[in-house]
Amino acid sequence: MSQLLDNLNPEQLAAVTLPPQHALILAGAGSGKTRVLTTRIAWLIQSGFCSPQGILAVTFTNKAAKEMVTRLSAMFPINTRGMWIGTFHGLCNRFLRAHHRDAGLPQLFQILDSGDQLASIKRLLKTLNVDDEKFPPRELQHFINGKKEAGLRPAAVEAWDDFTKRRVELYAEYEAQCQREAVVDFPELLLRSYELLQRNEPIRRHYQARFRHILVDEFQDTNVLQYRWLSLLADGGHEGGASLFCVGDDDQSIYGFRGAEIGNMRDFEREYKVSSVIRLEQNYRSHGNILDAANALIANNSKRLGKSLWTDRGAGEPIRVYEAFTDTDEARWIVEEIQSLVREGTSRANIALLYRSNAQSRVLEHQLFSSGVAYRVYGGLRFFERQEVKHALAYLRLINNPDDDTAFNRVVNFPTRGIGARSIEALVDASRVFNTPLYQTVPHLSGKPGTALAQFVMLIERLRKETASLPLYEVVAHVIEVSGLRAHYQAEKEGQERLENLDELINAAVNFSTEAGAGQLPDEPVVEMNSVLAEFLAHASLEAGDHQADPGMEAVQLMTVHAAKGLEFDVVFLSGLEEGLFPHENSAQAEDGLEEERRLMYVAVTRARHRLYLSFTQSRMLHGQVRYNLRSRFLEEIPEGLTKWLTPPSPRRSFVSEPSARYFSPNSSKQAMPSMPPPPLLRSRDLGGLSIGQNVTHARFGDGVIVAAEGSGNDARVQVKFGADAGTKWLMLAVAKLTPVSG
DNA sequence: GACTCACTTTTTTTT
DNA sequence: AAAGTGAGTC
Repeated sequence: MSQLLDNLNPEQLAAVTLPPQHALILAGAGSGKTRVLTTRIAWLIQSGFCSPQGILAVTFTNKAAKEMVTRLSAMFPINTRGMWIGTFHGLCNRFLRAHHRDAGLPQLFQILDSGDQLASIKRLLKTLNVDDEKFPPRELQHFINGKKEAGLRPAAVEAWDDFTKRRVELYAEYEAQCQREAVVDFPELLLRSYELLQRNEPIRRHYQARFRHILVDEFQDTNVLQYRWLSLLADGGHEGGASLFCVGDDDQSIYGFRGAEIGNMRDFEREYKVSSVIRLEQNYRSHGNILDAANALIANNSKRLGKSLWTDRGAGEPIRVYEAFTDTDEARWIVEEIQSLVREGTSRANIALLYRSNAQSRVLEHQLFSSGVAYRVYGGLRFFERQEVKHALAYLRLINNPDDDTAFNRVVNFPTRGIGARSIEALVDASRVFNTPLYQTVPHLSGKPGTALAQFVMLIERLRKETASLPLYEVVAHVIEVSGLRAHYQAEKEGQERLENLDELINAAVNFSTEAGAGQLPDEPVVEMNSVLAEFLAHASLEAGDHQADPGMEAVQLMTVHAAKGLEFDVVFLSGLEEGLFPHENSAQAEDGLEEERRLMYVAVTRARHRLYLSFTQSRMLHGQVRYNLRSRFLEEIPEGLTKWLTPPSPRRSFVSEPSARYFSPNSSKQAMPSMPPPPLLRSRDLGGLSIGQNVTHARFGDGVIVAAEGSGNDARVQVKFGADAGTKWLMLAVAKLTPVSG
């Protein structure tokens, strides 16, 4: 026991050894948050406050959950099996499987990931003949998920205008479709669990009595529904209910876009009369300069609970800043820098390359690849989201649950087997008439048994029979063969990598089989044979990417800033510090958008232990166009004394044309997200005396600035950004009369 | 019905 | 840049 608490600082010790009660721990970046959580669990059990069965620990990522289990098992010999440790979605899945009947679901219900959900919504709009221009599927998806995350079923949504009314109807139709097809989307996992707990008293009582201590990681990222779910389990803080131990950092809340509600922290404090708020402010990760930069940055946010990190490690190295001409130059410089770091003995695995959006990884990867530097990309196109893997999974899903129309549509004609749009249309019509899922509708169709559709059904039936008694990995392998997927990709020129991914899927099934069953709890129904497949499919949906994570590998780590949360590295490169990119221009529309971007920047900066590089470029290829961005305002927010410019510090160029984005600000002091005229020093094209960045005037559109050019000679076109009225236009040089203006 | 090619649209972050 | 859409051809 004493060993357990060794080396904790006074605040950590206080948090770990709080007597059973509600507590809020404000844990800054690198302050030993995970350590406090795991030690707290160990301490509770060893002190006899609670048995392992009484522990419920929730995290947001599978990575964090695994980490917690690993650390716990290392800490003491007791088995972690009895505890519920997992992500919100993972735990809700487990809960719904155990009580599927009460939840109104078949036992083998399937989980839709975001992509599946979008496909499902598109299909719904099509069958209902809804104009998808008026109701864009993505927007509808966002609407539905937003309502679910607020705990609202269609009937509970207030709709005053026709547009919203119609969207609510579509929400209801979508629900009906999901129920018909026995599928559940991400927010539905939570909402169902919540509703079941709420309306079913025996079940609620059971879990309320069971869980004595509920521990929540990254509490600042919980949404309204998750908070209410926790409240139900903890019996709302009533006498006899579980103790809620919430660990979070309001400065690291970066998931507002998916409904995270920082307000939960304040609500929790108030509703649970939390008397013990403990701040962990000592940082064990980074050197002083890095922390000072982080503190200075985040101080620009207005809505904070207040907290300031400190370290006793000394200032360390200055933060290095680099300005490049182009994104390619930036990438080249980063790779050169990495190579010299590696020569000096830094392990590649301790170097991270962070960026705001996945699209930025391409240039970096290209440069790393051609320089022969081993690297690993996290996120982006995740393994289980690759099309070949999704196809294979769709076959498996049909075996598991033929009513899954999303899966049906995905592979009914893949590989192609002569079932075209017309056949599908007829089938969809019939399915509406008979009110049956597509698969069950096939026999109803004017029935020559030899039709392609009937053959497809026979294929699935055959697969189900043949695989009924096989172990999971053989099921997967068999399906990949018999469905024709392997043959199809073998015939494809670029199919090699896809074939490897299919093999990788079989591999994943092998590993899954050996691990399966390990999480069984004594008080849960025995899992039947066929549900191993269901479990595997749920795993594929819930754990889209972690599968390929190989952190031990001696490779440079590439990932988005979001994906880097919770991780730390000796050396961090943060690239693309440009207005429009970071802060991202799309964030301007969201209320609090800029503050969330700044928190994201804060997360990025605090990932670094010893050395931090910040870089930006004058021009960048984005969405197939060269863009010229002003360097990020976040760079300006770092005090000068902490940085060292590797390129001559340049003045932050002022912008000429209209600001491209404005941030919402309650104080009406609106800030502009400007774009800048391109620097004249870039290699120029022959544009008949004009150059990128030049100010010009046009007889009709007025004054503007050339922002891009393509073609040459008679085909030469330039893109000119005019004032607010005219906007940005492509003009043929041979046609348009552009006069250079000095300025 | 399958396939190709040109055209248009999108264009953040993720369980 | 990449993905999705639509028209035209075999």
